[in-house]
Amino acid sequence: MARQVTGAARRVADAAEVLRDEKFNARRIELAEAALETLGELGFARTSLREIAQNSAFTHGVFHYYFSDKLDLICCCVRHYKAKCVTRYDEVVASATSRAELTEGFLAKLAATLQNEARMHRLWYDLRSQAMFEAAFRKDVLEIDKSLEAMIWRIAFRYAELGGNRPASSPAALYALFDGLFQSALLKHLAGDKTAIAELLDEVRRLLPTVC
Amino acid sequence: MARQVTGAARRVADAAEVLRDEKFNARRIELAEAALETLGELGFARTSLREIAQNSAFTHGVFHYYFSDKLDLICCCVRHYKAKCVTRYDEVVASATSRAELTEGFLAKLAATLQNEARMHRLWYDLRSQAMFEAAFRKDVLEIDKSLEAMIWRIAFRYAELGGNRPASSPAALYALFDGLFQSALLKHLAGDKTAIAELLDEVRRLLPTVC
DNA sequence: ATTCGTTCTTGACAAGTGTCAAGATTCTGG
DNA sequence: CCAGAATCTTGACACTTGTCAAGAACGAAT
Repeated sequence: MARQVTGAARRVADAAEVLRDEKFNARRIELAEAALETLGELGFARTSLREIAQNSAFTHGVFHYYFSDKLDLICCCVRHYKAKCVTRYDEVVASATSRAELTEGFLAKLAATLQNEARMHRLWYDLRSQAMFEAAFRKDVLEIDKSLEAMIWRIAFRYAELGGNRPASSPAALYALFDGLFQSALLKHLAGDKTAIAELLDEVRRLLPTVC
Repeated sequence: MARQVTGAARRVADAAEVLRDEKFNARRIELAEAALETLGELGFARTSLREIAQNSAFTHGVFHYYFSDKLDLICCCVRHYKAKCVTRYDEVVASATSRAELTEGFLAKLAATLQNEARMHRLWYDLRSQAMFEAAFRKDVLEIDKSLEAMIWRIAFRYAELGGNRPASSPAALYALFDGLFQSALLKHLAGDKTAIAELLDEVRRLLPTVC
């Protein structure tokens, strides 16, 4: 009986701890989301914890309470953001019933992303570059890169499938291609090039049938 | 006659000024070269003028004397470095007399670059990302990107030519593809992945005949 | 050799940085 | 309602940052 009681007590305690952890984690994500605003605006190099705090509803101490240090915060930010990213095209892939439909859905989302989420994406490229210097970023960045590659692969595979064949290139090459094009278009777009988005769409439209 | 004298004096003065300018510029490049050491080691975000000075034979004041500010210095650095970069494959392109020869020459240089100049290239990717935030970098970065695209195009065009046809993709797409692959391989290489270089070479070897 | 302009050194300044700790506040279980 | 834990605020710390100015060292032309 004593065992049962302790068992039950343990279970209650565990449940409480899990709840606390969940709450803790939810708060971390709230903070990360606030931090992303400033990071997307200024970039990694120019963003300080105080700046993040001032542009948010939180004080700078809270960030130190929830994150062991600056790198911890930023890792959490990028992980959280890209978790949403990698599902961006899933609905299009799932619902498309023809190559044309998939193409148009993909291109539309691509254009919208470039238009509306330029700041978040430049942050991603920033952090991926930082990972080349800062070992603490590498694990997360490599993981995210992999899942982005998989995302592109799902699109390409479905596109090929809808034409009754298989993609002509490897997942790595396809990701490199689209990522490179996107990165270049993003830079041009941010530099004020009004034709950057349209040119990207043209290029992708031309490319899809030849690589998939 | 008075006109001739002033004309001659003007010419002498001009020559002196040109000489001073050349000397001034040579010094700037010396300093930029020293700065590149530290920048390649630490990245843009973590590099300060003092750190640069300490890792070099110069004092931090000299940098302020030759550069109007930090951005000016770093612009000069990246411009100087990439000026050398864009000619890297020219000799291979000029001397190759067959597709196999061009392929092997290209791959060898690619591997050597990744192996020996990883630090400089991660700096390039870092600064290209910074350009998405910092307008002052954009002009130089876009220009360099263009010349790198042209460099890749020269290789691809020659490769196609040696097979008696034309590249199958646009310059932009080819650059995006190779740049994306290189960037990914660089990150993996820096993360300690011993197979990253070999995998890049395999991928490129496979790709060349299909895209050119 | 003296003078003058160029080049460089040194030290200082104000602003901003990450980090932390002491205490205020809020929440929660008993 | 209350004690103790969790959460948050505030202010301080040691340090680094870019910038600059005063003057030293140097070189070349007179």
